[in-house]
Amino acid sequence: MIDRTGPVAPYRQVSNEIAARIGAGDLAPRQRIPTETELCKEFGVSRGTARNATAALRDLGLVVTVPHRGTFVAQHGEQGAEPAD
Amino acid sequence: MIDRTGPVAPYRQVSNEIAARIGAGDLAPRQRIPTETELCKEFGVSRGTARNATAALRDLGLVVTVPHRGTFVAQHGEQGAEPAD
DNA sequence: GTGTATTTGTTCGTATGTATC
DNA sequence: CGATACATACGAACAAATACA
Repeated sequence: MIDRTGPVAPYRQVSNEIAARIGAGDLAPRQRIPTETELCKEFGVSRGTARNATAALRDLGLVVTVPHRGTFVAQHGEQGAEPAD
Repeated sequence: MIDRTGPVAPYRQVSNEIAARIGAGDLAPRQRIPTETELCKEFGVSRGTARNATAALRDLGLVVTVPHRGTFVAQHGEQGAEPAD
């Protein structure tokens, strides 16, 4: 869960957590990160907040979102790459 | 963009601009006006301000908002009308 | 080809906290 | 204090593309 008493916005806490997993190799390149709905359940946030979190990761170039497929860990700073399969 | 130095509130500037487009026929009856998000981008305002602007247009009877569909130019002073399609 | 489930995209409704004038 | 603005958040509904049986 997230901390709603601190100064860090919920969507930031979610994106930070996912970024940490990527950094730790818990989520490998080309691997799909949790779906928006899964993030909702896992962190107890709304879908809008989950979307904000993935958008933040996208801004960082850490992930690439493929419409109707999912959001995947970028490989070495790839923004417009192809998860291909 | 809008003028933040003058006496006219930003939401008023936005609603005035949209009203002008309607008056000029740039936005025709039954046509959808820019979404709240689009107004945010176009005028550089927050969504709350965009909402205030569309609410002002609604008060004037110039537009009709359909939940989850959009906000449409009213036909000849219709407030509770149906964009139908 | 059809139907269903999954997943992201989009849009409006609403509320809260903070800041400015 | 009130009006306005902004960022963030939650909720709800529908659209569209994809995947699979």
